[in-house]
Amino acid sequence: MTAVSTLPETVGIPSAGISSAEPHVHPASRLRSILDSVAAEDGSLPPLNDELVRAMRLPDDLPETLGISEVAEITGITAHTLRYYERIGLVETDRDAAGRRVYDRDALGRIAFVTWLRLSGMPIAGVSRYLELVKAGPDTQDERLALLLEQRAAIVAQLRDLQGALAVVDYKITTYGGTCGA
Amino acid sequence: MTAVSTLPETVGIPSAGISSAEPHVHPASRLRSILDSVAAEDGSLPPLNDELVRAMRLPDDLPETLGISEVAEITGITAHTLRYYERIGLVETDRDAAGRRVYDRDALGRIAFVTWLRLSGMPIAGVSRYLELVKAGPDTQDERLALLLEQRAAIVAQLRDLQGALAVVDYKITTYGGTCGA
DNA sequence: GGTTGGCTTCGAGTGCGCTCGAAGGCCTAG
DNA sequence: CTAGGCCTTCGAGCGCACTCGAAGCCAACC
Repeated sequence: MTAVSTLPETVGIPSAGISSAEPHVHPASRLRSILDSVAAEDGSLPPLNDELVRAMRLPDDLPETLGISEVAEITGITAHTLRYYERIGLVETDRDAAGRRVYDRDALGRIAFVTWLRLSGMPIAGVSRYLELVKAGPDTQDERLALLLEQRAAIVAQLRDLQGALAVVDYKITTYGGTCGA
Repeated sequence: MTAVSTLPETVGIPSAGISSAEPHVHPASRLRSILDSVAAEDGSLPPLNDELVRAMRLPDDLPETLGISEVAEITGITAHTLRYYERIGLVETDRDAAGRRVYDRDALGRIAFVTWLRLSGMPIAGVSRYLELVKAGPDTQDERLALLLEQRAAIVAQLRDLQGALAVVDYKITTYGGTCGA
């Protein structure tokens, strides 16, 4: 019955190739490869259980805190974008004595969560709204849950659309293969 | 060995809710419901076969030709956007004596194909490129195939990302459900 | 002590994909 | 004959999510 508020938001780092324009290549990321290895277990990332959540945490041999450029390299999100996210209130960071951003594991986890939401197609405004509800305390849980369910529906719709598109593209590919040999 | 060029590009009309910001609702579309019924057969739109392609063609009781506003209603794409697509060379249309756009089934099919590609995340420039290659003739097939394969990889990557996001969101949802009963 | 390099803020710019509005043409109903 | 409505073109505007650059601070190394 305690405030569930923040929960283990250290969930994992997605591919960060948010714009689907590029062929999803980006500076090789350590966390990404961790995620890959988890996904490879059965190929399709089943509903996240605690074990997977734990598996996706940062490895122990990473430094306790990271600078912005390290986070950028790890996550594939540019430093510019990380600062932008902070400016608009999407993430918060501690600062060192010199005023520089300092990221610990929890911060990295929050960035990961935000990135997953963004990757799922949730607009920044939606992510902001969710995070504000979390900050506002436990009596916003209903609304948070509603938001999550809505986003879940959006994800499912996108999956359906993508599967349709995949079918169309595959149809074209196999047709080309059948007629001109590829 | 004839020019494969255009092929049966009458493949179906997707949801047209391209921007994933909205919860994928749009004016109820007749073609969409056809697609839905096809998809419902086994839930996941398997690789398109000829039967499905035929099933997704326009029903026989639609008028032989359509005006732009009818196409807009059917596809869920606004007339403005249809004109925009034409302006940038993405689709071509016939005109009637008064200069108005006239769409037949093939035109609708081409719009559908374009929409599927757009839905798959291919930028407009990529769709343009593909269509130009098709127009350029059969000796561009290698490049077309390469484009399709590249897009296929992008789709698969997106599917992976979406599944990851779905897992994260589901994890959150079930966690909320477990602690505050939803 | 200087210089290098990475960090800071802030505001402005970019690219994409629409989205809209103005100004006018054509057809049909009253 | 006129009004309404749908169509046309064209150019401009918008919203989103970055993306960049300028100007300056601070720490560390030579």
